[in-house]
Amino acid sequence: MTDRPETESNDSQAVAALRRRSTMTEVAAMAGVSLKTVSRVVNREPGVTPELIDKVNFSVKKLNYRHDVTASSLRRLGRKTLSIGLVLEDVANPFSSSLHRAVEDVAHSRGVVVFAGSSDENLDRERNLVEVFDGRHVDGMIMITTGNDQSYLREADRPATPIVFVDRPPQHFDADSVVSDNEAGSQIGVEHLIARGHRRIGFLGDLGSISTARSRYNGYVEALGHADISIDQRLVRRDLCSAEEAETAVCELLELDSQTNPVTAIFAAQNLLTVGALRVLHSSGLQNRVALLGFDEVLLSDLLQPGVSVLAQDPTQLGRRAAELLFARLDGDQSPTHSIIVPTTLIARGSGEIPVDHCKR
Amino acid sequence: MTDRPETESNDSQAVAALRRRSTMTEVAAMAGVSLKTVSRVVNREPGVTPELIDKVNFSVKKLNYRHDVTASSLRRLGRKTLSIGLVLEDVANPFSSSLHRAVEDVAHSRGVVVFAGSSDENLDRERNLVEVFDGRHVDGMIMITTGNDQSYLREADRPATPIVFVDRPPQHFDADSVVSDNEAGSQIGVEHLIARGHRRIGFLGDLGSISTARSRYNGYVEALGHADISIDQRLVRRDLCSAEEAETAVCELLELDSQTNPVTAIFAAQNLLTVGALRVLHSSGLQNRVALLGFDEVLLSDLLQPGVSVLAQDPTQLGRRAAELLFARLDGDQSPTHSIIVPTTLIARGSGEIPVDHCKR
DNA sequence: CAGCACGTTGACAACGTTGTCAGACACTAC
DNA sequence: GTAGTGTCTGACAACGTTGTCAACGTGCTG
Repeated sequence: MTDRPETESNDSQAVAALRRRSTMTEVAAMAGVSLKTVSRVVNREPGVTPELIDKVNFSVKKLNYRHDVTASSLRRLGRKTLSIGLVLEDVANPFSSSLHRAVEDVAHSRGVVVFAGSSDENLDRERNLVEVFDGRHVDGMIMITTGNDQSYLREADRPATPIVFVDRPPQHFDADSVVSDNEAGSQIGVEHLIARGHRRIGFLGDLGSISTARSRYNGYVEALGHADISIDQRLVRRDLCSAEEAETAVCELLELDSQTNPVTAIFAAQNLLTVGALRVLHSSGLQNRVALLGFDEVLLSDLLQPGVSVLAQDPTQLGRRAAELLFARLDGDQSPTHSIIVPTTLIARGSGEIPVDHCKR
Repeated sequence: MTDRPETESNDSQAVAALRRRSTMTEVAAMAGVSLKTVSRVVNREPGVTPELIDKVNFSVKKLNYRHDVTASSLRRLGRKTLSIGLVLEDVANPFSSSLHRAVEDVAHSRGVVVFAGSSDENLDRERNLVEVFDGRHVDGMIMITTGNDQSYLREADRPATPIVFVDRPPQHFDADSVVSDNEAGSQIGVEHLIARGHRRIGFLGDLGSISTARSRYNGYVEALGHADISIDQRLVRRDLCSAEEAETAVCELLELDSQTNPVTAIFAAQNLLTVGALRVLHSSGLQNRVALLGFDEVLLSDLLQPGVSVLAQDPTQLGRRAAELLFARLDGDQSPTHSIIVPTTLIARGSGEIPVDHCKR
């Protein structure tokens, strides 16, 4: 980057390359004080004469001095780096990215930066991200964890970085968590369908290794149980990883006993699965003949005909609360582990309110 | 965090707190070699006896030594921190977050971590993010810039960190960029509408300060010009910042000369504006009476009735190319500035293909 | 067998900052 | 006038690592 070709602006980059950023030592020399005094002024430590503060600040401006957080955190007590790590399932997933934004906002207000990474529901990637973040001395981490055993976080080699779990609670590891009201939400959703007369309700679920997927299934089971509807395992499709897999599953569900005792409603326990179900229902013209209720919001779902009823989660709330918990720990809060549950909201838009007697096909 | 209450697992966190991470010095002591030799082994520098390498590696494992990237980069020549900064408009925006993911993938494959931040189209926030990233010695930055003057990046106090601009080219600042084919894409889109007989085509545009918004407007003007359609400024609604503002604008457009010479098509030059237009058209039942073409993809747009025709951008491609350019610079590429243009794709789904004679209302 | 080159190792300073502590100085109290 | 107290300042080591260079041992050449 040192000497690019000779256009005017490239030239200016070359100059920039030669330009070393100035250090406290240089500021000290210019202000005629010691290095330590500059440090004190820069860190706003008390007990420096106003006159010296002015001198130092003048030199700081003159030399365009920038504080070096990296070097500073090396010696600083407690090694605070003013950075946190965020392990998401996928930074591009709307749920994850809304949560990310909420975390960013809280962190930003405290001058803390956020490293974000995608685990892709892959435990190795998750562990790798944790290692990378540890290696950079993040002050804490917030994670949407994969798999069902977080005890590896307790390994001997890990620093004592606090971790807050969000969306999914940790297992075999004690730490703060902020999760949606998965089981109760699902139960309410399925009861909503039952109240419209549905008794043949298909279930679409994410990977069984994900605890939220299990909770949502439990809610489904619970609701059916309360209504004395026995569970037909043929209606239960779990371990679906993508919209495509959901499409196939829905096609199969719709075939099932279609003459005698067809499926009249579908509960999709994750947003991608809802999308898959929507595609099949719309392409086969059944969108007004089969009820559909989704867990988690789906973009534009209000514009579809019928609108898509969902149990909306609140990713912003989840992220904000998680970040607040983490910063409380960083500020020294030593109270017992918190488990915060954020309620879900049933949003009726039409698809979940189709009564069973509209379902003749 | 040092001594939490006395449940079993809290205890283990307490132990973790006492546990200092081991250093090279400790590894050296245990292996009976010098600090420098450990450094050589850890960094895979050549010229260490296999026997010593084994000894060191053994101690590294035994003590669970973790390399400290922060301290390492302090002394290391060139100060590489293996981190890059990413300035987005909003990490939660689908376009930004897809781009983010693509950058992450390239960075991850090189062992580099990504700081991401949201500027909210606010120049102060953007400058603040740049400052923060600079203060952490990121090796480089990728940014979706706000405003129309990036010359501040050339200021005397900035280090020579390479920057790659994505989505929007820089102004008054020479640097690599990767942008969509905004003007040509828009022109193709508007011509697509003209080919269906439309001559009264409304334009919805983002903030005029955003260069892509201007380019897309230019494409609109160009297409109308080629078809000898004069521009009616009443049909042009720019500086719209949200779906809500777009809704208002569309309502007004639909009122315009509605008896004599109504608007028959709308070109929405940004995804949120497309969403706003969709809401109005669907709620007023005009979705099959007014053609609509959007710039940038909108989720689930294929399921709507009619499907939403768009000029799709490729945020993954944009992010990937930008990251590759940045890493090439970091690897020492000193060739002149690159300006990469990524093509857009017209996806016809129905809304953009409504012919003008279906537009009686 | 001296002289040299080479390959390997370690002592030490350095990166930019903060923690510790002692010194300088002014002031008060006896 | 001396001791004691307090405030402000700076010298120095330290954080965990890498760059530099000198020292060492070995094997080869003349």
